[in-house]
Amino acid sequence: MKRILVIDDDVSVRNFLKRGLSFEGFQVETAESGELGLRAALDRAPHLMILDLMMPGIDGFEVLRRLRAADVQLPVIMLTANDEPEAQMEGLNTGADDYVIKPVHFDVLMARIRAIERRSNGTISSLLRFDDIVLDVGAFVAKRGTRVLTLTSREFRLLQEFLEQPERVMSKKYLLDRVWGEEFFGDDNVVEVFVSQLRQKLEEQGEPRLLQTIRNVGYVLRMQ
Amino acid sequence: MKRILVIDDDVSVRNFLKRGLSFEGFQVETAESGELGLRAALDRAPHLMILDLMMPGIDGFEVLRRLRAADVQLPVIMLTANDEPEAQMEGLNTGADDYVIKPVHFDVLMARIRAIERRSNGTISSLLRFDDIVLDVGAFVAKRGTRVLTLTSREFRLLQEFLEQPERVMSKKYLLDRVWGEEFFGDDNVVEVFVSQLRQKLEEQGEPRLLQTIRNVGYVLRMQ
DNA sequence: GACCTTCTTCAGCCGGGCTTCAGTTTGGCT
DNA sequence: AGCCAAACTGAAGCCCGGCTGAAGAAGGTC
Repeated sequence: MKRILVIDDDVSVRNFLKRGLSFEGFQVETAESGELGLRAALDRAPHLMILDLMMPGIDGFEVLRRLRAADVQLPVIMLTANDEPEAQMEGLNTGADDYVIKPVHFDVLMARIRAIERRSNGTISSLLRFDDIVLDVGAFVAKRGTRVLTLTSREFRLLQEFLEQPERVMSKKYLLDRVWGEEFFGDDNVVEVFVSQLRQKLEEQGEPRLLQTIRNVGYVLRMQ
Repeated sequence: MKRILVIDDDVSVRNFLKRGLSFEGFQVETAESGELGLRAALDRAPHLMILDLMMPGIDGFEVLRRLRAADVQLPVIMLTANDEPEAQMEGLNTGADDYVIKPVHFDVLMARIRAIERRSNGTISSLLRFDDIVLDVGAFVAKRGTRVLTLTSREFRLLQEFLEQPERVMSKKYLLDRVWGEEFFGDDNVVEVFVSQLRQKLEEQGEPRLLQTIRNVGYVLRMQ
């Protein structure tokens, strides 16, 4: 599931976008200032950022500049007021991939998002890779090397979560939220069970361990 | 750059499509009536036409009829209201290459455009193929090997959806949106019923299964 | 009006996979 | 070493997703 970070100081805009984008199947995080947004972007590695231009403190341009300075390549859609046409130019020159004029019409925004999705993916199906693991999310196919892994939907979804953020330690609680959903109230143990199953399917006959346990913290997808 | 002609009497639809298609890199012309659209089509020779069915004066069917009578072969996507399934049939028989159910979701429309682009560039004939299945969308004929399949319009439409994106998992929700239209509020079970019927017609006497179930995810058209 | 076709809903069955549990193993700390 | 909590994992039960035959609903045709 694609994650979108919305940065806007106006709470009504944040809520409007969060509701709409969640409904469209995205996982939405919000930040109410440039500072918090920048931190969230670096911390959570979203797939797409929607960034308000006019904000007190660090404004949209500055967020974008610092982001690109940190060599973060995620696509950015800038929200601009109607009365600054040349501001749009500047936004695009700073490295925004597109812009939408406020007030935001939701279907216009969605069209922009879809366009960016298509462009960044290139092909229709997006491949996730790590080491010799390949996940074709669109086709629901998982491979290790040439071997096709037969995974259940939960197993697949969990592995996808790891592949979307490799080298990143994820707590069981976090994985429960992402893979099982926030309304799930079962035990952490489910995660352990599924990690165990995944390992068995991933690591046949002495292939090196990829899903590592960090005791008291969580799991990481990492080589060696 | 490809040129697209949009014919619709509703100014908001015209603007919506013009904005989105322009952003996607097309050159867009619009016409607000059948008469003007017909003239524009003959005059400007666009690469693709998007044509509203319901218009005062000369309606979509009539535009299409006169266009074909003038031996103009450009691909046409028809915009239809949801409540006229057999109208869709008529549209396709009159020579429309595809149709999109209103209200138009932009990514649905783009998928259709890409499909038409692929078809017209790839081969001369507008046939969809997968393994030994052949679909002639224009002629409304479906075959498996030499056997002609007698499909209802819904079944045909569903199979078309699979053939346009083989190897791609499609959820029931997605298929409902695409084949039944966005404002259909029935149960997922319809999809199951139609998949079941399609299988029975596709897989007589032990032919290998092509429509595969991915539990908790959806269906795929895939060999083996 | 009777018949036919097509689409949708319903209900019962079936089986897979998700979750839980419990017994075992591992790792860290004193 | 010994102890305790965390993590692992095999197994079992059951819930629910998917399948499908059949009935109901809505038109169309003769």
